Amino acid sequence: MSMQDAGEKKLRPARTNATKQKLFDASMELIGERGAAGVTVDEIAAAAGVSKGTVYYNFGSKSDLIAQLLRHGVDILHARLVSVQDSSADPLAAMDEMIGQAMDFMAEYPSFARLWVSENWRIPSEWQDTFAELRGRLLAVIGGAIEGVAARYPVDESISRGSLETAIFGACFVVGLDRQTYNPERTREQSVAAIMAIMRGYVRK
Amino acid sequence: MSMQDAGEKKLRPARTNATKQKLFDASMELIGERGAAGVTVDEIAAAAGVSKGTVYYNFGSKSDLIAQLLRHGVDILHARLVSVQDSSADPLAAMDEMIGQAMDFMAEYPSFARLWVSENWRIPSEWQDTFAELRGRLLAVIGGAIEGVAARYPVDESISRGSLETAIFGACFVVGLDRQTYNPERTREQSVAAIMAIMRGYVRK
DNA sequence: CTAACCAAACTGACCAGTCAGTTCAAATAG
DNA sequence: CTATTTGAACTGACTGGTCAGTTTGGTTAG
Repeated sequence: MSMQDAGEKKLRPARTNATKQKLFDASMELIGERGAAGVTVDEIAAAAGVSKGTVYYNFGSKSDLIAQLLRHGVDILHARLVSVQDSSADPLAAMDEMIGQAMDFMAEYPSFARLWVSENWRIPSEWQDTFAELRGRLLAVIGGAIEGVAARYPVDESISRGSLETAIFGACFVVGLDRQTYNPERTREQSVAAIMAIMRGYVRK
Repeated sequence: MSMQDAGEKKLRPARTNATKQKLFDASMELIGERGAAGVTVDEIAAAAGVSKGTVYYNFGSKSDLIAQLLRHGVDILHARLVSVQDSSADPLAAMDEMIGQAMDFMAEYPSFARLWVSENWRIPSEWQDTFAELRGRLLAVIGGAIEGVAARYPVDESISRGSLETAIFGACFVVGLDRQTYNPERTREQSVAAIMAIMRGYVRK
């Protein structure tokens, strides 16, 4: 459940980075379970084994902590998705692999997935801009994979690329979360196969 | 944005029913936008043009109000979904129509959809049992539609029925919400077509 | 030596839930 | 037809508690 580092920042703050990491882990867990508004800064500090003041020393505010949390999680997911992009010859197999990576991510960081779906579609969210940007980054990768399929296979052009991206992207989160929450007996492969049905329906028969 | 009545109760409480309706409408709107924890009972009362005490007269608690809100919304969606079930001869067309109904619902009650995805996968939620029950009711309808397709067409049996239900169900919410929030230019048909790709991928080529 | 951290007290705002009192429409009495 | 009663529906001030964020004075690790 711990989020590894995704990019060192400075030379000096070795201590700070460790503290930030502990705070990321703790708040991801708590916020994923009870929602951003349902968790107090005191709880987060306690769970991270750190004092409340330290939270405000490392992050300007609760809101800022959450924004950085979102960035951090997306960095990890994004890195995993782009890692497949060119590793496979067959674009359909690449898509399969990519969805598999997404499922693994949801299994490893279910709390992040919960946080994402909980806050993503709120209308005047404090993190609206953050979401828009991060969402775009992720959708671009999926879009690239779809592009790859469309370049090598005959596809149903009547289906809008954007809606397709959204459907796959959303299905990954929902299927992954559902597996975690309601159907732990479902395998990774079953889940990937169900989502891949979208792609097979996109490719012309 | 108003949720119509779903069943009269008594003769006398004509006033109460109207009040409940106003409270449903107001809280759906507010909670959908800012989340269950982010909205105060005072705000809900004010938005409904009613005093705070009235909220507690009609509902036992904030939590109870939200539980009833969830039931109310699902009743409406469920009614729309079952209405298609037998209206069409071709099960694939029925599926198409059903997804269309879901998209219409998401467009009419985006706040309900937001509330649903915000709270659905929380781990120890106060509404866990409510969610489990309501989720089951909706999935059963979708499962029936898939059943219908599987009965008339050759399908890919390697895809688990449960995962497929989840993928379609989830895609409806996510695609519907995304259209509302980020891509209002997308048409109902585009959205339905993208989700229907799942079914076309399920049917054997 | 200094950036990072701790512990704990404090502020000011906010909020769920309560309750004593008010309104009013319909039922009943005169 | 008018007067009175009844009680469901509603009101809003109030209470006890919570929480984000601040401050301060001291501690520790690199």
